[in-house]
Amino acid sequence: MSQIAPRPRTRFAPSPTGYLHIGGVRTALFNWLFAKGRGGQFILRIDDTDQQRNVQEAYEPILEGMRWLGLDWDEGPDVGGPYAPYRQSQRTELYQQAVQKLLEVGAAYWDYATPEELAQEREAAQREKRPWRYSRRWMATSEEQRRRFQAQGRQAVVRLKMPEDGTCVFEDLIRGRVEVPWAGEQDHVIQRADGSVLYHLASVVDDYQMRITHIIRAEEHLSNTTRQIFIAQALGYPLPQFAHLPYVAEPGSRNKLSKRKLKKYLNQPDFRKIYESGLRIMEALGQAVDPETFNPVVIQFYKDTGYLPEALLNYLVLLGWSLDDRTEHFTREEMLRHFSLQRVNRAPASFDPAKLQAFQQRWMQQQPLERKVQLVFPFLEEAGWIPQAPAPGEPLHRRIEQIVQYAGDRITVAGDILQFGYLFQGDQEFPYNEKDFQKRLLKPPEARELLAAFAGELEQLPPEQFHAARLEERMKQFVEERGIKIGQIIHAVRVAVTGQGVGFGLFETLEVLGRDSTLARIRRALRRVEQHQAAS
RNA sequence: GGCCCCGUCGUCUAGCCAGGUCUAGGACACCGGCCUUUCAAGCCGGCAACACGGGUUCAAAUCCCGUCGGGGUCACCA
Repeated sequence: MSQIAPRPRTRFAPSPTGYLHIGGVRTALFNWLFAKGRGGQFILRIDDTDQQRNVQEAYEPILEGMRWLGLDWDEGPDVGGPYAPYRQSQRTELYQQAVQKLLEVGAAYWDYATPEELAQEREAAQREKRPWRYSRRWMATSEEQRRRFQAQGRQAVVRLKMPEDGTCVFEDLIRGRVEVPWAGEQDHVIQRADGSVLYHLASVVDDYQMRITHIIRAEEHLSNTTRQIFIAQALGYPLPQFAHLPYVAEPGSRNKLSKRKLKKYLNQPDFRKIYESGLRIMEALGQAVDPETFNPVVIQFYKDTGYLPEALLNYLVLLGWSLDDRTEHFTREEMLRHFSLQRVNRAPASFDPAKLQAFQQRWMQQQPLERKVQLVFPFLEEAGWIPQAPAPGEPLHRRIEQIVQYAGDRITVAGDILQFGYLFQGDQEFPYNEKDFQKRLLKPPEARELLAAFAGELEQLPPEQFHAARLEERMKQFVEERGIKIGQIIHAVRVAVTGQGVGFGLFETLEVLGRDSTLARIRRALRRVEQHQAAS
């Protein structure tokens, strides 16, 4: 306790083989929280040692996603830093030196086995039901032997020469003491035949050279730790602290969440729900969905449909961590203040789309009106319903503010603004939902006449009195005079002016539309009713 | 299959290390009711868990042993 803890340096090291997914973000978040909450540094590194699998298009979206979430990094490929470069593909020389050293100290060896020979060994072991470990049959023990193998046309990889007995013991900050027998470890390849280096080697070298103090990563790396410790020790590096997070599981199961199982997850009702509401937003935007990114497992889905990064982070921080038995709401600052590795769970946590949705809803409710308005603008622009984001004070700004206010909780994600398209489309253009039209305007025999009569009342109302309170008063009066139920007229008016049966308060809707639009729309609806009646 | 990890309501979790205050708390979801011009929201109420077995102890969700179950990982991927 009296010892001053050094400021931690953590890293998030995605490989650009695909887009950022929920589990990856949770790992990034925990790394960020741990470092930044303790006055340390958070480093972004791109682990792109496998040229074959890298997807060039994935690199920029990863950075974008991190920025959107506000997980800012102190050092990284774009901003540089004292240990640059921060892309493994640009650090090969460093790795080659390390490989050389490992060969020199006898911790690694040149291996000339062909893939076929390896496969044979493996199959033989499997047939005899014994655990397989490479026989080192094509291990070169001298320069002379190397030349001989090369003369046979063989190509060499570099393998780790793992210990054959003893136990690797390390202290995991989350799991406690972990013990793994060395004999169970393979002689992993650290350098390919083409001279490029593999993840384990690169990762250990970089973590050391970048002075990473804490390696916080998902549990699937737990079994990688032993071989990485072996490499680090052979290279004479001090060991960092390890913390292995439980992985994020599928909704309603214990399997690891995977972005490739979208189709399967769509069978899960809550998952399907958020997917489909996202789909409606994309439809309204007239955008084709890219199956690579339009996936609730992938972070971009949330960015594209208008979630709040705060909500996502709040949900994610509780996936495997908790402060106590009741605190659920965390701002960025609160997370930073309270996060600790000691309170990270050991068991995997299932991704629950319904709970994410609940956090989003609560966060959205708390946003000041102006923030919501700002969030909604890009969607309206994208849909082509407004030319550009209006400045405060402009009539259009005022109008959208009004809509957002009246829509209230119906806007859970910013993209939900698009359900109110009828408020932005022309009086003669907005579409009618045929089912609602049928139910509210064609079927009730009195509907046409009542609607026409109410339109007459509205015409009497001077434009400056066309506000919700006054409109409601007028309708109440109208209903009373005629001895009808309010439901007989209100639904008819709603469908007439919006084209659909659902929406926010009717009087507020009329107010937003204004007198001229309201009347024009009612007239259009009346004509439509007459056409239908004439036809039948 | 080998090695490793994990096991509290459907889900996220509190409680476990330092056994009694736990007839196991909170949240989401679900169900019911209220409110209501639609859809939401809101309010009130309800259902629901210590994987199993044995041991230690006056006392076990908590400690020990075993069983079962689930998962991760076993690449010239990261």
